[in-house]
Amino acid sequence: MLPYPSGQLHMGHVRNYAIGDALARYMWMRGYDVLHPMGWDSFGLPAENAALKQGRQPREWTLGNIAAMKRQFNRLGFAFDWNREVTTSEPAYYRWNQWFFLKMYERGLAYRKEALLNWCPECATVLANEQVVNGCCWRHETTPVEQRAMKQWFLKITAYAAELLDDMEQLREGWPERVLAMQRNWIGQSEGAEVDFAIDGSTDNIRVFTTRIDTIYGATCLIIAPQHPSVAKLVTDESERLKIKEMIDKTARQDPSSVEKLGLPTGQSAIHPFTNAKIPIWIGNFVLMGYGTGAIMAVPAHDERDFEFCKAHGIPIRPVIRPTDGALADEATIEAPFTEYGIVENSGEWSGLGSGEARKKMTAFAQAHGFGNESITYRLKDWGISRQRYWGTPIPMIYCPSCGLVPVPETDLPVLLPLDVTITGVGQSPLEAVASFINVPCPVCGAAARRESDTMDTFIDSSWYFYRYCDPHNDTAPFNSQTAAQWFPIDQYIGGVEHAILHLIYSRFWTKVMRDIGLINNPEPVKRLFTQGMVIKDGAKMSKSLGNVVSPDDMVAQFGADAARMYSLFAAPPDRDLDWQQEGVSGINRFLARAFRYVTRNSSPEKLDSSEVDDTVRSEADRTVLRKLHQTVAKITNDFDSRWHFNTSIASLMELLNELYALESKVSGVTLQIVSNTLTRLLAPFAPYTAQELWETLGHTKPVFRESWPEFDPELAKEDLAEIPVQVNGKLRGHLRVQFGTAKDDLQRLALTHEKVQPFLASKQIVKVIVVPDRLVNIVAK
RNA sequence: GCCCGGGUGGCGAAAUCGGCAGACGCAAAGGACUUAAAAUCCUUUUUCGCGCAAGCGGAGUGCGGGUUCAAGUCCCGCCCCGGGCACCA
Repeated sequence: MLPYPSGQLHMGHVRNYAIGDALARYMWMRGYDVLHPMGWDSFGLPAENAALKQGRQPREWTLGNIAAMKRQFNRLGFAFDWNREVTTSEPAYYRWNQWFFLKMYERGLAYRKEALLNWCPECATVLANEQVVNGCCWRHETTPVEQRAMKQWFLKITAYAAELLDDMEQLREGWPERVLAMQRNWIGQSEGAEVDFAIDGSTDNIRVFTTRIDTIYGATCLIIAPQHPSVAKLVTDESERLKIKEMIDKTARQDPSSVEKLGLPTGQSAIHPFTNAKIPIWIGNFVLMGYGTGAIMAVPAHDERDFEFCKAHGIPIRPVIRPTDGALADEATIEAPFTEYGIVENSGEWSGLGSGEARKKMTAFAQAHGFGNESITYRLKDWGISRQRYWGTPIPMIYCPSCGLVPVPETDLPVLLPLDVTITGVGQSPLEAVASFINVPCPVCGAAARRESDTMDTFIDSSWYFYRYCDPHNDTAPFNSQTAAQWFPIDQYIGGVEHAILHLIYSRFWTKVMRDIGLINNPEPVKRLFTQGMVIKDGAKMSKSLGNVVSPDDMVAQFGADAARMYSLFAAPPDRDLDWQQEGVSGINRFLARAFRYVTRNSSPEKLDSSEVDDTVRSEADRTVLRKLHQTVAKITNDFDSRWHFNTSIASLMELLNELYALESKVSGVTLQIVSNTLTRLLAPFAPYTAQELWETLGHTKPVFRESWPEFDPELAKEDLAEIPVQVNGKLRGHLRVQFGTAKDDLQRLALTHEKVQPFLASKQIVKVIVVPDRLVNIVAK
């Protein structure tokens, strides 16, 4: 299960776990061995500072919070195994997080560098790219992130970019297309070439990345990002440098969705590698240092942004691609760039080639002459995992003045958080101030050294908790490989779509790293993924600021856990957003009460023992009730096995109960007993408390979810007669009630003579009669 | 701009493979029980026209076309809503 209860449990969690719990209980009743973990995070990062400000010790607070969460989940009746459940704040979990970190450090997958990072002033910590939503922190949706240059620890997720992309092929069957699309988008592979442009009068090059090397003869200038390392050499004048700094500041201050295109000429030129022509080098704020090489060749005739930039700065426009069925644009009159593939023109020996072929040949040419090569660029960036906060796994590194960066020896793990912190409330990790934590001897030379004070992003905890769940008490390894091999990959994962490019990409990465370390064999963690819709109220996502939050505790107090969770399954199919309607819950509540009364009043010994009726000779009412019962079993079993539309499963239970009420007085004791037993078991995945109580009322002692799921009998479920609609020209005119399997000819004859059909056939010519046995008759008449 | 979803009664929704549109629930109205209310039980409820009535007929799944005996469902072209990405070279 995906979402991480962070401090407060909300209806989204209830819905998520209601789906998973129904499924787990169903699978148990079908006799499967099911591990049913709940995803734990680190309990309330947003509330952490608040708790500390109240003077509570963080660990004490966290343990209290965990206990409170467990009570909430127990009240809701989710069948989690608390014995196995992994708490990511346990020393053992810290230890293995740190162990993984050191393994990655050994392999060069963990490294430290200075970079411009996203800083959330509210959290007082940096964020990974994935954790920035619309320019704001993912936890504080209205707090814009700031940019800060800091030295940070990164995990080299980009080393797995190609594999993360390619292996999505294996997930096509089991994962929702939109999640795959989002990941594909996020990884952002683009295939092209890198090409060197020599700086005129220098031995240095500027390397550009392009996906359209076929347009290179149309390159009329080079544009580099204001942060590009060559800027220092190209621009020496102080006042010009100041302008560039201004440009960076101005760009950073603007709304990222509509940044004004700014440009500055460097006064220097580059040599076009294909034509040897001199083209000017510009600095442009729309060129991103973080993507490709941070420099581009501008081809205004064939790129929107280049066109806009060159028009604004009076740079020539040189068309070199014409549409396959059209003419080359004219330099003087061109009004818009032609950005599609076409035929290459005005490009020396490559003129006349198609774009695709030109790309291949020109790349090969560049490679052969040593000024370029094929290149694949990704949008995905390395995962910045340093956090300047108390809560989280300490990064196990030590800074020694003489030895430099020294990993904490494995035998010294885990590095635990100190308990005696004071909260500064300002932008530095609270751990910085704890001398007993920070000051350590160097493990190599013994000199006085400093411990890293950053802690790990808590998404690390969630990247592998499900593996630990298989073997939670292992103290020699993160988990036993054989045990994990029995359970992995996960058959079914359930969670919110909001984790599509966060948790779900991190845990795929982590799995691949663990495979390379030799812990596991599976390249992917999850075979099938189900993303449930959001819980919405009054047309908006539930949130405190809108005041439209429904508290699960209030729901439990008012209607009980069963009604609350069952409503979250009934109001909409689980993959769609759910519009929470408070009055709707009372409908479920009524249903549960009706079911409860029906079973209890019919479970008295006298009722159940009055079974003089022979099981084989049943009344009409008995047969009707049993038919509905078996149809319901078939329906719900099918919903569980194929599509999880629990809203229709629950609707069919309601239909069944309506029928039972209608025929209650006419049904024999034996049938009542069968019906009560079956109904109670059908209820068990959705309403476990009610079902358990009824199950005991019916005289059973085993927990109901350890009983077997009811079998359905197709013979009993079958209707006696088929009701076949008769249409004339596609319009419904009447029904036939006939035996199943009635022959086509007979159906046609009956339909044509049907009294309600006749009037519509009078004075008409019968053209054709469509007969689908057991389904429908359609008479075509003119 | 690109990529995913979605659009069906007063509301949440159902129709699983092209075959009776609106199951189930909410809300509403009426009735039974009750001194009364709540709770419970029963009935009605897509819409328009005709009818005292049982009923009869027409229209109807965002819009416009198309395929088909038959379209909420398939195809083509649009509109609207939600989500994701977005100077990504």
